[in-house]
Amino acid sequence: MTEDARAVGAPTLEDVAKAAGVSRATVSRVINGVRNVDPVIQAAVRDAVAVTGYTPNRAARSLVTRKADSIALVVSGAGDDPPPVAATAGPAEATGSRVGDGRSAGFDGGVGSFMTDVFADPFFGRVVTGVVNFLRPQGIHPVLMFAETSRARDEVVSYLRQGSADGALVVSTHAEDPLPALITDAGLPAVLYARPARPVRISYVDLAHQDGARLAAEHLLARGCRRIATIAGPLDVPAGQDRLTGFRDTMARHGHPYVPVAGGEFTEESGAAAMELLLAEQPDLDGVFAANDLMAVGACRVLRERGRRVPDDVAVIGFDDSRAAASCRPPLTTVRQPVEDMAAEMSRLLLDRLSRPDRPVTSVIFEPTLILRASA
Amino acid sequence: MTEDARAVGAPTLEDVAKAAGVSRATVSRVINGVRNVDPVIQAAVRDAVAVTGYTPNRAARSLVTRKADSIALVVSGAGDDPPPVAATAGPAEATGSRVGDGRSAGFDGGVGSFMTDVFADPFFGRVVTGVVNFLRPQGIHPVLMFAETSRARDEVVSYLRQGSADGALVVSTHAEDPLPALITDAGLPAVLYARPARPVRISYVDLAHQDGARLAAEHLLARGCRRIATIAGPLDVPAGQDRLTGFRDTMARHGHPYVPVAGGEFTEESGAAAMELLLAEQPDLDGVFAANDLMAVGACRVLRERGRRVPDDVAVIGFDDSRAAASCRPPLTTVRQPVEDMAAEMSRLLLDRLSRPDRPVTSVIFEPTLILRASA
DNA sequence: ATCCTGTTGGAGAGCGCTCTCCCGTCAACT
DNA sequence: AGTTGACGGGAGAGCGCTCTCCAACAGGAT
Repeated sequence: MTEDARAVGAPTLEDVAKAAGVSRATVSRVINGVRNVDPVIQAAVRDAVAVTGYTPNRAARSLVTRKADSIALVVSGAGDDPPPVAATAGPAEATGSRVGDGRSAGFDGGVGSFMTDVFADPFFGRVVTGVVNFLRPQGIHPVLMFAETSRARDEVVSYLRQGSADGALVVSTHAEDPLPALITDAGLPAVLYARPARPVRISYVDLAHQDGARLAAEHLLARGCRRIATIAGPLDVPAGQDRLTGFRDTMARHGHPYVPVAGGEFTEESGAAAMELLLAEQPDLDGVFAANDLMAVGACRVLRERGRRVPDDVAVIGFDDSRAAASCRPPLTTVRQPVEDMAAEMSRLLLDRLSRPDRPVTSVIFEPTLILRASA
Repeated sequence: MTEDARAVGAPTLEDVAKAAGVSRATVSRVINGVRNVDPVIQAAVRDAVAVTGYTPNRAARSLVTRKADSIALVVSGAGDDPPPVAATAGPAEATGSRVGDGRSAGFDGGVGSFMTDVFADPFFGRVVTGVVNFLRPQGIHPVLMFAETSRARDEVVSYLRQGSADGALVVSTHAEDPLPALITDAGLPAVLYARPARPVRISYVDLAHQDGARLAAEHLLARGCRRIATIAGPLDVPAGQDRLTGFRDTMARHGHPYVPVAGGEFTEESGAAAMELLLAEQPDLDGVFAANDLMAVGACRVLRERGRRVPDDVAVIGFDDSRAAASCRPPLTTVRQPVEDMAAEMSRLLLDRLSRPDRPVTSVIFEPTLILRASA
């Protein structure tokens, strides 16, 4: 009776060992493919595994291997939340009194506009695709976390410190994101998408944004455009800054020291608004470089509404080569950012780091390419 | 030396106990808030925790509590992959010989078009938002999984069986998805978004799609539209079917036994194509109900291109109240599906089920509401 | 024959935690 | 005073796994 009661649960290594007539250690060896095991015994073990329907228990394995075989995919924002209640907390308080499993009640979570915004940008889906495609073959599935408030950031750190995940892939939506520093300060492994605004000793993957902008400028010039403007992204994020700088520099080098600029926020709406501004300033412009595809789409819409044909009257180049670029009309000529590849590389860097923690921190910069479609 | 070597790792309960001068059990009690503990000792323990920087080890806790404190968020597709090598495998083979941790090499993962498609639909981001907003306050973070091939489905089941997650939230993109049945067959807890095409004993949340369609029909009729057509979604998924049925029934009840129908695939492109078809069949139509917002947006575009004003010449109603509905021009009148709330409810159902597995399987049906904007 | 070396299986000690016992203490009853 | 029970703390037994030892035994070289 007592025996049977225990047998109710999932089969364990012990059960398999008994069924196969070998020791627990041997079964473990067969399953993990470590050391030589007699082929006959190996077959017996595999049979026993099949018969019992055994599945290794992840928690038990993690406990001894000290790895979770899991990584966190963190979408991080700047986060401006109310200051802590006790502004002048003592050192004991600051040392890290957050304990338990984070099941504390009363965490509201907000209206979720941060998450909604994140998913509205096609960029994030590409990152997930790249990460999952790389990680899945290794049997690893990302844990999705959002870190838009300081509380949420603490939870991310806490989650990693508990060993719930072995490391983090961090995608920041804002510059000045404090999360990367928090993570490295805690000595936890992580890789970022995009170079942090403030230098941190941490791996990242990034794109040579300036080169991409150069490609765009050269193409517009080669096409014969002479009255060229640009719609910039937010300048507090390196990508936005670099794309503008790269574009301006190239234009200057080709004898166009002045380029009209309107600022956008990487959204279609802001791109449309920026286009209106540019048209007002220079009604006869014949070329536009938008710092991302969404803004380019907005720009195209406004151009069409104002009676300009794209590309006949105005050539438009976007950036990213997102899905929108291919599906909008006319299809967008754009600078390709291989997000999926970059996300996969980010995962690779993290896994590398996990298997050899002594290795130096390395980053990888990808080169953009120009994708020619109809808009320019 | 040996002592120091052990002390290198993260502090354990034992360390905290030593620092506080109590037993391991007492520290555990304080941390988990179980049973009464003398306030003085409690304070001592909390101090010790702060001093040592203790964080509970998740794996160790999971091992004994037998729960992972984690749930899987699975995006599942129909999945048509090559049949298994041995079509007539023996029973031993079928019993479940998949073992190990899934780290088997050679899993290609495909081009990831499935994932790309998933994220292209704004629906998924809303689900994630709802799930995360509900789960995060409980200290739970979803593990993101895709199950578009039979191999991936096996991995999901295997993942749950290993105890890596306590249950699954399943969002199917196709009807006839075999995953729900696989999960329930394995006796694993799960909750679906949307009623499965084939009945399965499993909880789900869903929308009263027919009621939503009725709302749309009644509004178009009340508005004075008399030549009304509809763009249906895929009819193999219940949502698509129900929206069409509900619309037709209501129209019939109001004296419109025939309603022109064009089929779409819930994408903007397919909505546009369907609109072309409808215009060809009935050039003077004055009202259109599209089974989702994306198709409505495509329809609006075509109508505009064909010289019809929305809503003056043709009233258009969408479905879902996705972000696109509010941001397109004109803003779309639409039937709201409270995806975030539904996703949160789905999470609640799962957590309920986990805490009381004996409870009967329950589902929740949400009522849609009509959101009035400019398009109808 | 003896020794060495290489190979393969088993025994058993944990990993860090929870939780059931059990025991000592003290207040409130007979 | 004796008994009862509630309460709060400690001891220790695992949870299911990995991995280090160690033992057993094979096959050569001496």
